[in-house]
Amino acid sequence: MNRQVPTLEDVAREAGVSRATVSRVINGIRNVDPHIQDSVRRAVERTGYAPNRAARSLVTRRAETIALIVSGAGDASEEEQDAFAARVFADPFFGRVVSGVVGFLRGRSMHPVLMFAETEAARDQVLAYLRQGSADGALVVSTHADDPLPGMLAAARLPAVLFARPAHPVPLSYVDLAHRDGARLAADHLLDRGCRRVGTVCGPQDVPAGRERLAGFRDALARRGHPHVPVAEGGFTLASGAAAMIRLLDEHPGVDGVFAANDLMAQGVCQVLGERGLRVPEDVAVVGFDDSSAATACRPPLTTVRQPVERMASAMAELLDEHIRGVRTEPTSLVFDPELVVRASA
Amino acid sequence: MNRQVPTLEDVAREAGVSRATVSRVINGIRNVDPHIQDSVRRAVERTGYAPNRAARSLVTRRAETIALIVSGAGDASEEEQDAFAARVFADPFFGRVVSGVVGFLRGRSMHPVLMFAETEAARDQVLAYLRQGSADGALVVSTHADDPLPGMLAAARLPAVLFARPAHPVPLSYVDLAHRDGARLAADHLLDRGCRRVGTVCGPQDVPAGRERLAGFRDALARRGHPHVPVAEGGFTLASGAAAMIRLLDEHPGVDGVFAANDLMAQGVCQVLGERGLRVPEDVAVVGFDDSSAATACRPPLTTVRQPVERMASAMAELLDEHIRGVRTEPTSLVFDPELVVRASA
DNA sequence: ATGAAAGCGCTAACAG
DNA sequence: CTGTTAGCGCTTTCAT
Repeated sequence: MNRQVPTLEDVAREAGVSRATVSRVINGIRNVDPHIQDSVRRAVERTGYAPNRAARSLVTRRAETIALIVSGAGDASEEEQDAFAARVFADPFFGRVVSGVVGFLRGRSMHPVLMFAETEAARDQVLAYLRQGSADGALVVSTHADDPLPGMLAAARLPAVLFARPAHPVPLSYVDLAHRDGARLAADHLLDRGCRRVGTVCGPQDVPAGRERLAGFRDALARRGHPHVPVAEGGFTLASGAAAMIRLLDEHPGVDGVFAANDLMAQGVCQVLGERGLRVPEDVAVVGFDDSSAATACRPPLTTVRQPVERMASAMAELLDEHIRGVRTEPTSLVFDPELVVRASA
Repeated sequence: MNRQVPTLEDVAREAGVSRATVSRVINGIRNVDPHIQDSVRRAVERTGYAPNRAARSLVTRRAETIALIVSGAGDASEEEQDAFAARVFADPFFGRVVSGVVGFLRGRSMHPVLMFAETEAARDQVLAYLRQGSADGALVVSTHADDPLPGMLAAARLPAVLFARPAHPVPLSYVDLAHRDGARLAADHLLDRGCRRVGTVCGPQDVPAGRERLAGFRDALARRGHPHVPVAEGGFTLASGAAAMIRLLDEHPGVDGVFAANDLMAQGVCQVLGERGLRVPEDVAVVGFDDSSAATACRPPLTTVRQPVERMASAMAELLDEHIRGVRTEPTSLVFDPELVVRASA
């Protein structure tokens, strides 16, 4: 059997024209006789031709591929890297990012290559991958404040767009959410429903999202006469949220409203409350953040601040596409608005 | 500034040898004077050379890339495709697959391209992608019984390995779990802890995993004197598990043990039980399946049948690698053993 | 052991 | 509007 894939040459012969003409038709370049276009298309059909991407890349210098990178900061061992990957994907957040990116790429004949950059070596690999043209650009989701990758990408002048503003300024485009506004939405909702002593299980304070959500929450409360806010810090995971809630409750037994900086932690908060015999929302109202799948999986379903992750990820991919095509050259930031989703928890 | 990436030519000039020699050194081919090897390596260092993957692919006919495909069966609209992607990634299961695959690929200079194949067009794209050599093979996770992709892959004689045995026989390698054994583990545990009236929220009966888990559960119970098993079918999602549990409870109010065919459904089962005022495990014991993140997120934490997804995914990648390299030619199946993980729910 | 040379399949000037 | 031609950067015989 003939595993030989047909080439341009074959199609050209079949259609009785030159390679160049076939190439023009394939790439949709005008200035080709409609008649010939037709016969070429038929020849393509007959031969089952599909352009060889490597050959095309070699001359166009485009890989039609982008790297979707989840990067950390550490220098992890093999096992830690596996654990990192596992943890990352256990968080429903990343699935939404992937989904948004794929949504944009679909039909654009661009494909995402998944990469993890948790170690020095992995970061170098990512750089090499991009520099050798295996991918045209990078979409990066950092999980740590001191992730060196964005800086490396910028220094190498490689097209890259970040999800969320980096902790340290870097001349790269990014998409982000108006975290402060989101936190304010949560604060106002808690106050409006009558909570008098509200606290928060905030996120890690070394990442902007964690900081901003806390700052926004405090601001909003201060503006409405609550200068002091009980706070316990978590790490954006369910377990850390539960642990933080235990501390919060121990120090401030009277809280009647809690804002958790993401849904996973809010779920942990609800579990702790349940174990303490406190009802949600009757005894303590809980507001989450993200509107991830954890929000609906939680009992009771979470009132939460929706972050349009899919749209943000899609916009991120679009920004990158523009940078790659060269239609956008300056670093740009796109900040999305959050939205309150009211369910049963508050 | 010089964005021009150095080529083999540059390195050769720098080292004072021919391109061929540099190529040999880079690709670790013996028969090169150790002395020259050294000077070449230094030249590579100095120039910061990284081989151009497209050029290499063009001649080796290897992309060093594999497609990681999540495929369905339908012919969905754009929005449905987005929803599909979102749903797929909301399931912690896929994250574990990705994690296992990445774990195997790491350090092997192979990279996974993420693809979704929910529509006719998407499937054709996948085929074209592989046939034009953009990827050397495919890892496919089907979500539906009548997914045509495996058959297409086999017919095109493209290297491919499946996660889970396909519903309809296809001459492709796959990795799978001994589902029946897993279900038996669950049944025995429930019986051993004293449950007398056990039922099950089973998975979709058109996919082998759903069927096998139910069959195994029934067999085990029958063998221990329980010929009749209350059953309600779910769709492997939390909501469907909850709905199934409601039906099960309505028809068989006396159940004191439930086996849910995956953790997500088990979580739904626990929620329903909680809402009915039934305690887990005191009134009704619950056993899940998978040992996914849902198992620990659940209250109480789930006793469950562990499926070593990461190891399975890693093995799947290894099988594919062997098929690609040609060291394995016959379709092969690798079946892993499940393991009972006892937590609080049963 | 090393180099010269011939492509891999495609696009993009450049002619015509 | 179409064909000819010259590479893209690399690997791989084939000589030497």
